[in-house]
Amino acid sequence: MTQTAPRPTASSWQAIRDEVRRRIHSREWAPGSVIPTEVELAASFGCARMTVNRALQDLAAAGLLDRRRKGGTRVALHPVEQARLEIPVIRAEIEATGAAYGYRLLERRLAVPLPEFQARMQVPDRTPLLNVLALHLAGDRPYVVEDRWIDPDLPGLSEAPFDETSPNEWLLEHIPYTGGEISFGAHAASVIEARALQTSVGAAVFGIRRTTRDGEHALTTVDLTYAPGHRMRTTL
Amino acid sequence: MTQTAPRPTASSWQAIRDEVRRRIHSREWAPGSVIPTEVELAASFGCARMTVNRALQDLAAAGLLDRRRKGGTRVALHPVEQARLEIPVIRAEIEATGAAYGYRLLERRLAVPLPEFQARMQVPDRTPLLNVLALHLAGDRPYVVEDRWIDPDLPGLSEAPFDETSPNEWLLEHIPYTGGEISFGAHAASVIEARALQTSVGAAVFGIRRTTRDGEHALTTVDLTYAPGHRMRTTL
DNA sequence: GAGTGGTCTAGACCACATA
DNA sequence: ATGTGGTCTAGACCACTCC
Repeated sequence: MTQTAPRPTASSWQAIRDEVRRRIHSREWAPGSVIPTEVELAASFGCARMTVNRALQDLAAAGLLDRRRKGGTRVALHPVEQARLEIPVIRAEIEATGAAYGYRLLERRLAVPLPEFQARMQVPDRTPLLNVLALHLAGDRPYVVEDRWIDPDLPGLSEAPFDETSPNEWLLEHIPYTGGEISFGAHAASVIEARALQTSVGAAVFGIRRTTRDGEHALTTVDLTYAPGHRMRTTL
Repeated sequence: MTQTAPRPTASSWQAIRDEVRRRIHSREWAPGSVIPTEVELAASFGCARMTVNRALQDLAAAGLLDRRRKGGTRVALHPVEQARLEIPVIRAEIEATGAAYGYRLLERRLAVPLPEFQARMQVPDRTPLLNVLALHLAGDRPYVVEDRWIDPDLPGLSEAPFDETSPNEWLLEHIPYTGGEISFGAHAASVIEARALQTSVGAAVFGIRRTTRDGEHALTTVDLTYAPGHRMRTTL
């Protein structure tokens, strides 16, 4: 091993990354084992160390490698599997299926949220929040119900009636945020959800629960409940 | 703008990346607009172009920027939201909750799969595959049912009785793969699932459906059905 | 203390897409 | 034709960590 110049193809950090990934997947470099140093790899690939470095950093960011100064680079023990989920704006998600996008505002009111939403929004007891209930349609079929609670002090909110544009879209376009949490699960459709989605109460439905923050401040939290049969897909 | 040396902090490509991300999130650079060129940014940050390049490539990989030669760098129109889901080995997932991991093999047989699984495994009609049905437990509570179909020709499979180690774990440890598909959804618990998970038939359950490949060849496909109430979480 | 990765640099050439 | 990003380089210094 470590000959002076096999140079598998033209060098480029991506080609090196792919070659290293191949050696990992093929078990040529076993999980947990130390792989050659950057200098050695650079010599064997016939390129500069920086080029190898770029490739290995990419794989480390992807969780395939574990790197330590002095300790060298190891193949990750549990090649942590990661799936990158893209979360599109609902309008785009529906239009991508080829169907026409439809939107219907069901309710918009200032109200005191249930304890569960209170906790998610980190507000004290009896603080009123803006609640918006809306339905997104694919063609004429219900696609997803959006049940959202919003900090009523967000700038520009009063000019957003949400009767034409969904909170989903308006918020993404107007309110900067820095992060948040998201979770996926299944639950039995409630009376409200069942009516909006034209299904039966208790039907198994897929739900996304999400809270968006700007720094520490919670901006909005939402429950998205999809019509029965919906699946969220991605590749490994 | 573009002064010669504000130098917000010490330079490092990560600091520059964070600063650029801040300007995007704060709408200082609006979605769709062109941001300064690498050369300009390098001058304004007082560093080499490569350093800026590294930062911008990172943001482009994350979907926040759209870069084109000659066209310059733009803030992505729909700052495509991405969530990175980590998909742990089931054993690790359960142990991370603090519970003891339990495993029970329910069935192991060679059989001809239903059309749905046939399609997922891309095999001709009436091809028998290895089917393994197993239950993973958290403490003494059912956690997830694994219903898996495996290419019976995989090397080493005959020495894997799956009575102590789950297919989930054995496959990850022994069979290299290059990719696959994964999807998430909700369905009503079947009779078999309900019995294994100690819940009622028709209960809303969360399911992961996954197919793993080596190149074009399908290695295995699995339905993971979680006990009611399970949620999969991540951060934005 | 020494070996490894982490990062920066200044310059260079190339590839591509736009004008 | 030209401007922009994409990449490589050779060398350098630093920072961490293992021995």
